[in-house]
Amino acid sequence: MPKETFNNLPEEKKNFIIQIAIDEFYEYGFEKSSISRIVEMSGIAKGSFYQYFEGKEDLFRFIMTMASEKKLEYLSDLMSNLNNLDIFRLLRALFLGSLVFQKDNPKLSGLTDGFLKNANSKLKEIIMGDSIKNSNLFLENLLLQDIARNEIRSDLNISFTAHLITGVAVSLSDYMRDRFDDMEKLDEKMYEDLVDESIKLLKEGIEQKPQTCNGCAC
Amino acid sequence: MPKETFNNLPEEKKNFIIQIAIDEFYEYGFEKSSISRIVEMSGIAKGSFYQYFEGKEDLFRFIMTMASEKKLEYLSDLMSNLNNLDIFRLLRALFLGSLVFQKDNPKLSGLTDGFLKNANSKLKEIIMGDSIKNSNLFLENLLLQDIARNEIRSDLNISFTAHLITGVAVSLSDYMRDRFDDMEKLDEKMYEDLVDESIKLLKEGIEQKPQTCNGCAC
Amino acid sequence: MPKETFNNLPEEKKNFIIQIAIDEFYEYGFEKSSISRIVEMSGIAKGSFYQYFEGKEDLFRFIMTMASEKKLEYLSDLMSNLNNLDIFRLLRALFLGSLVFQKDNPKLSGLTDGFLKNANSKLKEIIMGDSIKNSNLFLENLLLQDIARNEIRSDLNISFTAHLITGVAVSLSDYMRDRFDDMEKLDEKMYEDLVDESIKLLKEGIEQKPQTCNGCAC
Amino acid sequence: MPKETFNNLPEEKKNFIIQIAIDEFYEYGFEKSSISRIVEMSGIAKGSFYQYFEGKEDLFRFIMTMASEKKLEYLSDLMSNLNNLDIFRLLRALFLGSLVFQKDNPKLSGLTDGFLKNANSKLKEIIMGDSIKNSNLFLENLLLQDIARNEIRSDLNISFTAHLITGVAVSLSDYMRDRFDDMEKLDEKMYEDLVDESIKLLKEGIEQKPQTCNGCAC
DNA sequence: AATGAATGAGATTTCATTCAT
DNA sequence: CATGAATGAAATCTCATTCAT
Repeated sequence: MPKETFNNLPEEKKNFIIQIAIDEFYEYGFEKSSISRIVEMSGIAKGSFYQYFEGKEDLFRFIMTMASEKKLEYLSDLMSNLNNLDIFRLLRALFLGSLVFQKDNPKLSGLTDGFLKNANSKLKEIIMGDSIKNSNLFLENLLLQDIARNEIRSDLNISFTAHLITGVAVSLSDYMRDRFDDMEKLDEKMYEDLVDESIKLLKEGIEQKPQTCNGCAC
Repeated sequence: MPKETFNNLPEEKKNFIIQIAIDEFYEYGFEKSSISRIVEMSGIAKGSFYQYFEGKEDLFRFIMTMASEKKLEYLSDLMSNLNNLDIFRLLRALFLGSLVFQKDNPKLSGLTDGFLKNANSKLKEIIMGDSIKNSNLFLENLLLQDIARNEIRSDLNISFTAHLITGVAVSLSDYMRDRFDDMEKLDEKMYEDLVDESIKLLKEGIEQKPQTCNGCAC
Repeated sequence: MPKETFNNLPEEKKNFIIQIAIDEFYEYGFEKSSISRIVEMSGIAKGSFYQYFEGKEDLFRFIMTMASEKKLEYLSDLMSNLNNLDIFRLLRALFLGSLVFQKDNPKLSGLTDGFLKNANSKLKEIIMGDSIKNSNLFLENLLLQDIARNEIRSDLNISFTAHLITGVAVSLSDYMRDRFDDMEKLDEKMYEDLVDESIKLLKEGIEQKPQTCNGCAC
Repeated sequence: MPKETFNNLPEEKKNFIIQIAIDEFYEYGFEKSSISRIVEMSGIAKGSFYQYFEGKEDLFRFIMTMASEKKLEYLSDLMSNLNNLDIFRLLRALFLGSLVFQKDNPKLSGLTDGFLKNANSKLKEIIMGDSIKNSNLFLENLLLQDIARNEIRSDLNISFTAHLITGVAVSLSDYMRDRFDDMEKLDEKMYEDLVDESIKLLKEGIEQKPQTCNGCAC
């Protein structure tokens, strides 16, 4: 984590450095990104950088943690209003929140998503620690609760289903990122539609169901 | 792509070099993997390497292409027998085939998956070229065909649904990789179950459907 | 030499800083020792350090000078009582005094000895100035005086012999330091024996002398 | 130790690099000496240096080992002719040999001596390993043998006396180095005298012995 | 075709010292 | 007087690539 010296910096300068770092990591990934470039772009001295951070990894860890926290903040605000919703409404809110976050913080969002998906990164475990496990646990608990409520199928493999739901969420983010370089152009309607589509897939699947006896007398 | 000199090598030597390269890329990722290490492990001279390949990127592109082709081979053998199946049976066969491929080529499979998921890589577009688009096009065509056959919902956003299906497939692979370091230990029953679960999710969703009028007279 | 500001500090703080500096120089030597570490351990600000001392070299010179003075103090107390002793008794007292000093100030003593022995150090001359020359002059005068008294051989190369005596003294210190990490454990008997052995070597050499005519009438 | 690549270099180039390195280490000591300076002076590329050596420590270790071996060669040539001499004649030959070596290799000699005397160097043990212990063992065995032959005093503390003898040898070297910047100017007579003086000190001490009954009848 | 030494730009990091507050 | 952020030169080391043999 950054040293005290970094926290003591004027907010403006701090944010500037952070933004430069996000850009660098987003552009080049962790390995290829360069502290030299970061300090040059930031207009700070190399020595100063090392008075702010332990090193490259420290900076990266900080950026990733900050991203997670920022996202969590986004989502937990949402979720505070959403107790006792069924899982589909909850997921809808979470997916929507994620996309809003993504729209507001496109590089940061891309950075964390990309990092999380990079299966080979030795750093993943070190840096993200238990946050992934926790996220999966959260989903698993939701699933269990809704099974108890008889709202979802009881024959589900819980851990696997949680994993698939995460996969769908990530796919949704990817799709947005791929389609729209400039997220500004997106109107809310468009991504609400995609979220609804994702939720519907999770809820009902894509099969054309046989006509259920509607309007009959049974 | 490799130079003529590489193709002229004895098959055995070629395969040895390829295997070393796969190991290296799997272990370290593209950026951190080292040509020096590869030539040392391979027992070939540095100069020789540059007579076989243009450079690191060329080697990587070659490995990735080879992986795609190998996987496609696997799958197209399957698919030649599967005309006119509905999309769920087809996907089931494809998913199953993918897992078998993954079991037989764990590093190669992990390598391609990981690379595909790394959204920020400048190399992705250059190296994978149209193969992703093609894969999506294939799925989209399947979806269109089954909508026509009235087998799946007609209100789907085709391109997005194709994207989500790919996401589910990737999640399935991930889940297997995470759970089972040594894929050898997996018996077919286990991954058949997971495949079926994935297909069921795609088909029916996870919702507990209301009792359809069973045994009634309608 | 330290600036006025350092002298104005409370004695306690001064001694604390000095102790930290001795530890640092003893542990890492001059080149590798770090002002950053010293100020951190001392709990003073970097800027303060540079208000106390000109820089690293100034601090080092100060510590070394202080060490010499402290040692000289030790020894001159001894020597005030030792006028008109022959050189061997005098050296015995000096060697013994040095070892006591070494026992009481192990790091300080190791620091000065080590520094003096480091022949290549550009700093040696600058920092120790004439103190080595003076020490040699003192010995040379002793030798001259005892030659006059007919107590030692008259065929000695004075300056070289003085140098060798210093060498023996240093060897004695080394031997103690090497053998006994924790000087506390040494009882006085042990180092008195070593001192006597050193003095005897200087006095008589190590040769087995032929029996001198004892009890005969010549 | 240097890599194969260094050994494969033309002898001339190898020696040139070695000489540059000796100069650098002699001038600046291990810590302050700079690989950058060495490669610049040598006219080789930085990368080349790291293809020849593992790093700075590797180079230093190599130089020190080489120095020891070279000196040992010098001395063992001498010693092959000196079996069964008493310890004083043997030491005389060794001291004389060391000075000749020192005259022919002033920097190399100064480098090893200085390094050996630097008590604080963490590297000392790592780099010189058992060679110091072995040298002391050699002396101790000589002493034991000559005690058995009744040629030296039997009341000596063997290990301490060996240590003192080494100290005298080192003092001798120092004295030469200090006095004569340009060792070329030394004629053999001068250092033979100093060696003899050192040996005499070890043998007889510096005391003026009482007249032994000469020519009397006892 | 094979070899492997040579290259040098670029990476991260350290640290004594300065200086504005 | 105290503070500690700013500085930037210099350090060690890496590595893909070239090229003469």
